[in-house]
Amino acid sequence: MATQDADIFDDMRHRLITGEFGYGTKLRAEKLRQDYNCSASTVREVLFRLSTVGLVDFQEQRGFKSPYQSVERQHELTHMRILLETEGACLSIRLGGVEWESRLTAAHHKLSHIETRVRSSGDLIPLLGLWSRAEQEFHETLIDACGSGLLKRTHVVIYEQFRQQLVSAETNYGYFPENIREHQAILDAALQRNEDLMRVCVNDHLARNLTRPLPRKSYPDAFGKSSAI
Amino acid sequence: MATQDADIFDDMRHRLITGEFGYGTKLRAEKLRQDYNCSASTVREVLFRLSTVGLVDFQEQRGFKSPYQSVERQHELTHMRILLETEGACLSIRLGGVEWESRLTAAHHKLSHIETRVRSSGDLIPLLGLWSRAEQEFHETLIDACGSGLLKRTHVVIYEQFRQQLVSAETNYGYFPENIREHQAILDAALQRNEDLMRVCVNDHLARNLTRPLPRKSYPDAFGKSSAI
DNA sequence: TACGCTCAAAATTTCGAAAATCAAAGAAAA
DNA sequence: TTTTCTTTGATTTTCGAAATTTTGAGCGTA
Repeated sequence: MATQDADIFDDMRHRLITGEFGYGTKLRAEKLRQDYNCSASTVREVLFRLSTVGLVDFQEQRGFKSPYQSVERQHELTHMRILLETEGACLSIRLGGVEWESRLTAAHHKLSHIETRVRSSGDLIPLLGLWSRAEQEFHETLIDACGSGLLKRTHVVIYEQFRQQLVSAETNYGYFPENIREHQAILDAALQRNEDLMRVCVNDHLARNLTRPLPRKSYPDAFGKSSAI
Repeated sequence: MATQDADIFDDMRHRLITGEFGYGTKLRAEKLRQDYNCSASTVREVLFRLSTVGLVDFQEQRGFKSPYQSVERQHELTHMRILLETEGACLSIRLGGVEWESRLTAAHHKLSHIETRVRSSGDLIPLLGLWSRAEQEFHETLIDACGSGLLKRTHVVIYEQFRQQLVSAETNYGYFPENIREHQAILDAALQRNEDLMRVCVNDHLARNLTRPLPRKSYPDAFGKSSAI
């Protein structure tokens, strides 16, 4: 049986990612202790762990908070996702076999099905949970054959913070109608094993979350080719 | 005054990075409790935190270990460093001003001084502590003007695990005579603000730690230009 | 010898409270 | 009125021990 610690950790992570606590809300140890009917140290332990994966802010002698939402933060997380996912996807193209293609196709099919339902109903909310899981699954499968467990673990950490930053109505939960076309384009690039195209597709897909463009090269490339970022 | 927790965390991190515990050694809570004359929970808290930054391995109901050394792990860490440092250095070139150039030059000067002493004496060991700090300082300054706190924090986490993997005589502590020339080349690329050259220099410098090459593109680039990785 | 079982020792997880620290409200001084 | 100091209440940090789980040695059986 799993340890209590681990259960509380998972549950708290889920609550944080789905935005149950508002941005910048203080996480009172006493309140959580009651929620889970456990001791103070257990709560503290869990909150510490969550703080090192960026889902909780910790300040010495001042306790724990759910992180603030900020354009700055969204920008940095998006940038990092682009960096990790383009790299991971391109490596998967180089290293992954037909088995990887197959899993990616399956993940895309599931996601595509949900996004089509969202489009026809025009309302994301009732499908938000399903969609979130499918979206994460698709993006994780995309980089799954990259050959680096470290890259994949790092990506999960960044992805979850990214999701946490976007779980409010104002930011549209990170959902856009263009997703359908863009996810399809990413799948196509994977099946064509075209790395340059993949970089462009992933970049376009994620850059939608930016309010200002990423910095471009400070001088023109000798070949006029756009850089990866 | 800093909290006891934080002090122990910093000290343990230092001990782990400098390889005081052997690879794969069990970290006994009771032993550490005595070392620091504190309670078991405090030790546990610290070890949990260290485990989420990869300096300690944690297994449910089985406690904490110093991580194993493996070629696989070194490979993945090197790969990740290349990814983060090329990106960070190129962004610094785009965004950093003369103030950044100046700090990088200063960091290089300090590092260069130490590496010259190592070369003439032929013995790294007495200067290992100094060199390590200077090396880290140089590489962190390199990406310091990248504009993303997230990228910098992620890099520190990766860098420290990388260092931890190399702190034994067999791996030469990650030191090579070629360092002098390579660090100089990186500085030059920065001052020339040449991003393509920077990618090549950083790549060459770090790839030295690899026992097998990184996967190349699966088909020739249209322009015959080598990719970032 | 090999395999499985039981039981005790060792280690980990969880607890609840004491000690230390911070924050807010109110009193005193400028 | 504004500023500084003090007290009190709330929160965080640290502790040491109880409860739980794993480890491994010893024993019996195929």
